Amino acid sequence: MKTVYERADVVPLLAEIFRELGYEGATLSRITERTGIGKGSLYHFFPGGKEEMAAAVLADVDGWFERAVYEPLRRDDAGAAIDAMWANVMDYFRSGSRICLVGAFALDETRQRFSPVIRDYFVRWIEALRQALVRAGCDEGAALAAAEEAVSGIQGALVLSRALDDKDMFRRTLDRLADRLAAAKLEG
Amino acid sequence: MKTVYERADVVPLLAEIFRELGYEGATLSRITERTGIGKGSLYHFFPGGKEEMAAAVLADVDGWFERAVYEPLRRDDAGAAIDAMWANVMDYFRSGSRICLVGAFALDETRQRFSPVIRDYFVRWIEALRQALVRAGCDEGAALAAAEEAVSGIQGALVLSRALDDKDMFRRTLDRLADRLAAAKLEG
DNA sequence: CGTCAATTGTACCGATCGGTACAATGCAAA
DNA sequence: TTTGCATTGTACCGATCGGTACAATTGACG
Repeated sequence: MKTVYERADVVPLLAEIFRELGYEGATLSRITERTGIGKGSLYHFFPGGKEEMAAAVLADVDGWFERAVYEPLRRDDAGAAIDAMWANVMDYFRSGSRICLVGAFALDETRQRFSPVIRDYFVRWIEALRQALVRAGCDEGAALAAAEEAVSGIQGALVLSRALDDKDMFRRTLDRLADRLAAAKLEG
Repeated sequence: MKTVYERADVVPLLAEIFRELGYEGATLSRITERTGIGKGSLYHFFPGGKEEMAAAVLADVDGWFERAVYEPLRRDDAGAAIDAMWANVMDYFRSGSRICLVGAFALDETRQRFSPVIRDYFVRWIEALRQALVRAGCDEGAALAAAEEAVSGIQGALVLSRALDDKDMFRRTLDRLADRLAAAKLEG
């Protein structure tokens, strides 16, 4: 028996491992152990080793948010795109039981390896949300502050709901953040 | 030349290293390298090895917050204690350039080693802040929500300001959180 | 069927991991 | 000054680290 993968199949598996163990904690042996994928395959798909694996995972995550969240925020009806963002975020992070890999990498020295990608992920998120708010009639200055508050709030909810092991607090916090954003949209 | 330490001198040095490198990233060799403290001393003070070092650091952090933040929130004038909390948080986290070790440990599998301590740190923070808000005349239900929002917001600000490498965004976010808390105190 | 590149399992590498053993050194009290 | 214990530096341990080499196997295509 010999399962045959391609690179695109491997990336989501790696993502889950990096999420749970962090960059340093995700050792090659734990990766092969949890995925059943041998070193031969891994280094075939990612000749750059662990660093390339993590980079591929980050690019995959970034691409998903770009397609599912940022683009709609920039392009579609502002109200609908913002509603979709909250729904997508709730699903993607599995009500707080799944963490944000980009946020996690930002906290320790791993940041130094990937700082441009990490920064860009958040800059584009905030900017796309800000644009949507402005399109919805929000004041320019208030829009930036509200966008920062929402994105920052999501990261905080992830940390706290995980620390408390409380999915419901994640849902509550996201609901509150959504209300705040809706209020900012109107006041502006 | 042979510098002589005692356990209490070592803990803050370890704290900074765990903060920067995370639990897995903080290897014994990097610890000795950055602190200049040899393995002999480390295992003399912490016979339980790396895990005991991290536990000691967590206990130290927890103790600091208990004394400087939680107790005043429970005991002193509510308004003054809340003001002091924001000032202390801003200082302690060095305007966002220093992360919250407890929050960082909550994100990856390190959480499993220390989950009671991690949970307790946040539970007590939220509860102490909630009590202060209630004493300030805030409605019971609104007080819990406002306390959660503040503590969660701080964690988010740490993640985001570090990802963006932007101290000023940390200050801005904390100012906004403080305003929100002041508003909640009045409305109730 | 045979061909051939893509994929995979296995054995192996030097370096580093967390941890231990113990002798040498420092400091305080007698 | 001598004793005694806390503290420290060094050498060492087996296990695991990330990474490499390469032969065996696979599936797609002629």
